[in-house]
Amino acid sequence: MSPYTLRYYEREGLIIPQRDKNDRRYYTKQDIGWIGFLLHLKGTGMSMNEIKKYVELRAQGDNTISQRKELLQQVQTNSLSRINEMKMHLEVLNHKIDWYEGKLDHSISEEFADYLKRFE
Amino acid sequence: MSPYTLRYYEREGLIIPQRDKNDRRYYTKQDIGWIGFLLHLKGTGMSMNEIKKYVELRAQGDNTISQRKELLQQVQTNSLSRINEMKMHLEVLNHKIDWYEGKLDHSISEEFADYLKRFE
DNA sequence: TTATTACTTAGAGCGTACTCTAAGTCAAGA
DNA sequence: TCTTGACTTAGAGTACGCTCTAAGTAATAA
Repeated sequence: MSPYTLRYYEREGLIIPQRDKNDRRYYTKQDIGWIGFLLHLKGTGMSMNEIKKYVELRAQGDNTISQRKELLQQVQTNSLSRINEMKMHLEVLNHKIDWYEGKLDHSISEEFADYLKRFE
Repeated sequence: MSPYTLRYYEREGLIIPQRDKNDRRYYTKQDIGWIGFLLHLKGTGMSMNEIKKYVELRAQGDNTISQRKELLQQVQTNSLSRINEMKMHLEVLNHKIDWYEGKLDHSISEEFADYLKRFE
């Protein structure tokens, strides 16, 4: 993670690092843990806006826990769908690669265009 | 897929639709099949630049087949890595959701911060 | 014949998530 | 004391993938 990204996240209100007596930033273990968690959220495909929403809810305290949970569950559902979509698209890619193998082997192979029709 | 996107792909050289006598576009079954395949490529996470590269190779004929196959294999590898990454990030999300369940149940639960340390 | 409608083009604009620049401050080493 | 270097800020710029606008043309309906 670049310092640029760190500043950007800070500007967006996702992180609030500590400051020393000279007003310079330092990151506590908690700060770093929190940033790590943000990266996990990002990694699931959560957008900046969703993360901001989550951070706002968090700032409002314990009575937003169920909302936060719902938000994360939504993200979880979306993420799983995206994974499944990618897997489906990968299957076509796999088939195309196999088809290239066939072409390279000069063996008989179903026309790829015909195969593709199965996905329409 | 919006007509805007279709024009965009055309400008980028990914598709070359047919034209009628009045110079208006029409898409043959092959065109549509090709667009469908492009969407599968996109769906695996392939970037416009990678797709353009692929299209260029394709335009050069059969002696680029092994290069095209290698390109797709690279995309396949990247896509699988991304899926696995997402799964890992999802595990953390799942745990956080479970932790919220715990909080909501007022039952004892490991501090999430402690759990997160396991990923550092 | 005129008006409407559906297309055409080039090019500008947008949303997202960064990434970088420029100008300034300030503590520490030579 | 000077200078170096590491930080600070606000704001501009970039890459990607679209998305939209404006101005023009041309076939069809009234």
